[in-house]
Amino acid sequence: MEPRRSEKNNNYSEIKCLHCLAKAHSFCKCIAQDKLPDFSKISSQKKFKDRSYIFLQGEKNDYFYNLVQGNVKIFKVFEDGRIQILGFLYPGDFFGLYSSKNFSYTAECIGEVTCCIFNHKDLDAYLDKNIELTKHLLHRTTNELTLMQDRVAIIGRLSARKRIVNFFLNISSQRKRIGWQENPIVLPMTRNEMADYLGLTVETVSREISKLKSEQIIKMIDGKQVFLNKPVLESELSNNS
Amino acid sequence: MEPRRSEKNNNYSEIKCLHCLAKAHSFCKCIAQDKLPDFSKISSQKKFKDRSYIFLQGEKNDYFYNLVQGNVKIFKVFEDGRIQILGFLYPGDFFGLYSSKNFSYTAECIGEVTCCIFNHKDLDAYLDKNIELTKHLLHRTTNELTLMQDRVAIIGRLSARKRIVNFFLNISSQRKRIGWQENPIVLPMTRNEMADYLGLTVETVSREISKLKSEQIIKMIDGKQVFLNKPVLESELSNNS
DNA sequence: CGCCATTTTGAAGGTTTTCAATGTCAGTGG
DNA sequence: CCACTGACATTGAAAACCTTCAAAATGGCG
Repeated sequence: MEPRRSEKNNNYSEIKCLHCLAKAHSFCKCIAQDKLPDFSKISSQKKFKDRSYIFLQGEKNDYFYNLVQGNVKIFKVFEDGRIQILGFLYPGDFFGLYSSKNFSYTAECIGEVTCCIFNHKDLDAYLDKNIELTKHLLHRTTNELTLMQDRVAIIGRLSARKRIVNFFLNISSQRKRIGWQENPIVLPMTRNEMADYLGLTVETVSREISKLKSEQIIKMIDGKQVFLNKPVLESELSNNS
Repeated sequence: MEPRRSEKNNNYSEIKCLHCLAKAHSFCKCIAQDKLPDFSKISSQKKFKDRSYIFLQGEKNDYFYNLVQGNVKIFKVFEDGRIQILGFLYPGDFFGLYSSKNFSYTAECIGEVTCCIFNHKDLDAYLDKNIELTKHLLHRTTNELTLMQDRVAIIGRLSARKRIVNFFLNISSQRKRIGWQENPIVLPMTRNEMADYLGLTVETVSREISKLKSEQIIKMIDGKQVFLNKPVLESELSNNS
């Protein structure tokens, strides 16, 4: 059967998933090639500028997002202006959550960003037709939950030094997983963002990094590139001081 | 069609879901009455004694659990013995996670406990046949994720006093949700467990509670029952001191 | 009553934050 | 080219908060 053109959507809408750059890492990777044009129709792509907000904490949630290109940070803001960053997202990560409540966090672009946007009802209807996709989404969400539990434990129980060491090691293994070199690592975020991610202040982050440098456990080039002495860093995490 | 007795399982296995006490709050609540005998066959029920471990952090995960009766706490243990409690579970809560990795936390019984135990493969096969159930599990997991994100923000950015105030208010609304009186609340856990849940020490928890008492913001009977001055507690959370 | 676990309180100490100042670096315009 | 600017990072000193160690109080239970 030849794909019929929708009155509402242009042709691009039907084929965009066929050559999606992020498909290999996205929740939709389990969709068969021949079903892609159909799936393609329920979402639209949108570009966002650097530092623009994709949505704000508290807004009504009607959409589910899949990051195609660029980076996004999601964070909560408190009444007094304090910030807690929940995550730095990469292509293939989804956010906005599959539920019909209000957004519990703000999503902001780091650099230029492209997202796939799904209306809840359309996605919901599609999930009814594709159990494989639903199960995959469940697996990914479960995985996110496990990671967030790790972070509760890290922020709740580790010293500033250990949080930073753990952060560096995490970035390293994350890079390894997606095929980048695991050492040195590059810190794409500012010290302030690191602090807001780890539940610390900039000053503490800066001081602890300085200590690690002076102890030769890490080496830095221009503050962004970090060479890790991994064995020492790993022993740092398990020692009881 | 009359339900046929399985050779392997006893008759109880097929009917236990029909009069399950926790069904109304469980992930399986969306299963139609006539499908229950079939669903019933893929799980077995098990009882656990007070303070026994259902599984340990690091063990291989082959099972998915649904709490039927009693309370369970799930927590992470660090090398130095520090503990971070991730949650206090109530009937209808599931745990053990739907994935085939190792357990990332320990599950321990608080009092006598009854659980439904699902083998991953069996549950997985059943999910293939019931998209409604899969979607429901996805919604519940998404909800858990949102709650865990809240906790990252609370532990990362709130003072001891605010964490405790927030904790009390959460218990209150949780009680309201399941139809119990929302004020006074009852604290089913020890001060130590509260501390391990909030990323604090017992002493800090005790001191902050004492302060709240002396300021008349809460009143206590025998250290377990707490009368909350809710308006004041809520303003506590939003003030900037 | 006496025991034991839990909770509370006290005092000292340590870690992290706060406030303030300085340093670094890339981009801009004289 | 170099000084100026503004954002980001580092460092210092003092203060605040939370923890640690220690002791006393409370409360349930044999």
